Amino acid sequence: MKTGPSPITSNSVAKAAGVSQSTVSLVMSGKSAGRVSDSTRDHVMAVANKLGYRPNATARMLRTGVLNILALAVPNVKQPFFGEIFVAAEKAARQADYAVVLIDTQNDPQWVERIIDMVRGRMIAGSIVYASDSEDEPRLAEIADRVLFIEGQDSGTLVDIDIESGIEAVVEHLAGLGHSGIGYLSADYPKVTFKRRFDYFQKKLRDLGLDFKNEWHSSATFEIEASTSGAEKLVRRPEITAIVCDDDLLAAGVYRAARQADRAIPDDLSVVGFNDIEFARVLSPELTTLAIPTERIAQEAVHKLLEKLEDPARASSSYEAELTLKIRSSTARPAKA
Amino acid sequence: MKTGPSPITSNSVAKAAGVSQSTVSLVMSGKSAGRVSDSTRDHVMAVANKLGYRPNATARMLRTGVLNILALAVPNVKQPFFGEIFVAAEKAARQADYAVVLIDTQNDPQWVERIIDMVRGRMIAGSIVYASDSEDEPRLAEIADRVLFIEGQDSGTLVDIDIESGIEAVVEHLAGLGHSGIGYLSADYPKVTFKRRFDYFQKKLRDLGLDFKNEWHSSATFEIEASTSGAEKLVRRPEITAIVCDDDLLAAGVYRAARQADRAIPDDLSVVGFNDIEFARVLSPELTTLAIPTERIAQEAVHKLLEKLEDPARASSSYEAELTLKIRSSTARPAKA
DNA sequence: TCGATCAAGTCAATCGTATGACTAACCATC
DNA sequence: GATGGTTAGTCATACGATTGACTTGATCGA
Repeated sequence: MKTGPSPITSNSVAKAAGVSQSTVSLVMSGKSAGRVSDSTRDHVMAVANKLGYRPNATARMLRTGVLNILALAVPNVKQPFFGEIFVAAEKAARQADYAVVLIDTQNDPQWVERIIDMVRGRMIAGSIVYASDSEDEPRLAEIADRVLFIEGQDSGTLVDIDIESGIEAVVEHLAGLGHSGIGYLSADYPKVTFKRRFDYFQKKLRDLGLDFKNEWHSSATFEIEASTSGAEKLVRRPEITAIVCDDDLLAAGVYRAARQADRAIPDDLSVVGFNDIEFARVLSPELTTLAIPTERIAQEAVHKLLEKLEDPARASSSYEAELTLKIRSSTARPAKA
Repeated sequence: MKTGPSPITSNSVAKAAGVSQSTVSLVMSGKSAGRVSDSTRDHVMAVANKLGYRPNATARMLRTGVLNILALAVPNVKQPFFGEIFVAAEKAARQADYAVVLIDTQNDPQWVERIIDMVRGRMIAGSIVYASDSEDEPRLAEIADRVLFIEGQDSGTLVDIDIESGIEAVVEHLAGLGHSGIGYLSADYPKVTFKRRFDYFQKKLRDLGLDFKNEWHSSATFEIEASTSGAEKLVRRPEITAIVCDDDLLAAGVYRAARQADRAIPDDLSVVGFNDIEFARVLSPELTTLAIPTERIAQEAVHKLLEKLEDPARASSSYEAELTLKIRSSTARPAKA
């Protein structure tokens, strides 16, 4: 079928260098200390380089049991936020000499099965799962020691976000400005993380003695049309003077709906987003939003997953990220009626 | 070191099913026709499923020479456009039972070396490279028959975009509206594709007998601040009544700069983007832009790469995508001075 | 009833690397 | 000059699936 030009193996290198295959292997895997002299090592290296030799990753895996590939499952790659997560995770993985297979869970209904298959088939060493559905986690139980959840719900969540404090800061900010009618636009996905956000929001309102009505709550998916229409019912209510969104993209829908309803931001309506993607500063006025330390999260996730894979027993400590409220121009005192 | 709970191999399945290991392999790889009876096959399948057996991908690869993983290299994963490309490519790959390793070339200066290493180490079967720098392609020459370029420059570009017609449509649209001072905001990356865009733009202006001055050209990277300041020098010139951008994200910079300079879009200034990411309709007014058939491109790329890997000799026909001008609200007749 | 044919399986070599067990050479020590 | 220790390397097996060559038992035609 396919006859590659020249399969360069440790054997060909050995022959070319006049040593045994074992020696080549020893040198290439860096385990030459005490077994190969420096001069031989250098010589083998030189020959290997000249020939363009790369150890066959699968053959190595077959022997060692570990292929240096990780999976990263995120809800939606198209969202810049997850692009950022990927970039940071990939960088951390790369430094540990791992490659990353990205999986878009919204785009692939079978993603849980695929990850399980890949783990069982030893194609990936393990997987990071960002913001799983509540139903997904039990299904991943059978490979639990090879999975790390970010913002998950169970004990496998070694990397989490302090949503509560973040949401509190948002509500305090708005209440401090004098808002009392604060609406909420939820992301319409069955993710644990979104549920938590809204729960803490309500809790904080209660703590502050602020009212909240069911009609002040709406939800939408991230498509622009959907978020716009999801926002409409909130924007139409004059008693709502501020809206908190599960995501910056939803805030964009609020902006559109507000425009159509002739409510100016921030004079007639304050808006707060979530994630602080670059896009938040593209909106006009620039969006007040909760920033997540994306890079740190992704790094921690990779490191902790690799630790866990190394030694499933050692209970790794978990990391909880703090959110930062970025106050920009989309929030202001409510206009007095 | 790591002692997994139970390494389920074709051997364990064979033992449990009371057949030979070969038979299990035959059944699992679907090559059972004429060699295994239906009843045996079903039985083996059942046992395999009960045990949760997955063939070890690396062992298979070692024998067959092919690991079903592809790489996809794109300039910037954070850009939604490339997220879309990935999602579509991943889907096409998945249907052929391939996984996709994503590589962000801006984030990894060594990406060419990494791809070469992965190919030589047989970790990936091949790679799709979107919008490479002119310098990158020669370096990839040594694995040319395992690489497929999208919007590249050399003969490995089996998937391309008809930039010329697209840009022509843009210029015709603006000229038709009565614009004669048309500025251009380039993406500040040494990609072949961006160079082409600007070249065709100038060519079309000449064809139509329209003037173009060097001062009407500016460039910027995609960060919002950068694109804003890149746009400023164009926006400040009153003789410019329309601006064409290399990317929708750059258009966002133009919007911001225009706001600061008090030029209303589209009344004082028309703006055209490129790519038609969802975000184009979030901008206010909605952005007129050139749409790329993202999904089709990604599909074609995957299919053609797999074909090429299957048989490097067979010269596959190439596919050239057509752009569609989406006329929205950011373009209008210029205000008469 | 004998060989030929065929279906249904099994055998065993192989892919390329890693690594524990082994060896050979050299040196120092008593 | 035998013993022990160190250094530098080689040998040979194992990892798990694939696959061409082979075996076995049954069926069939003449």
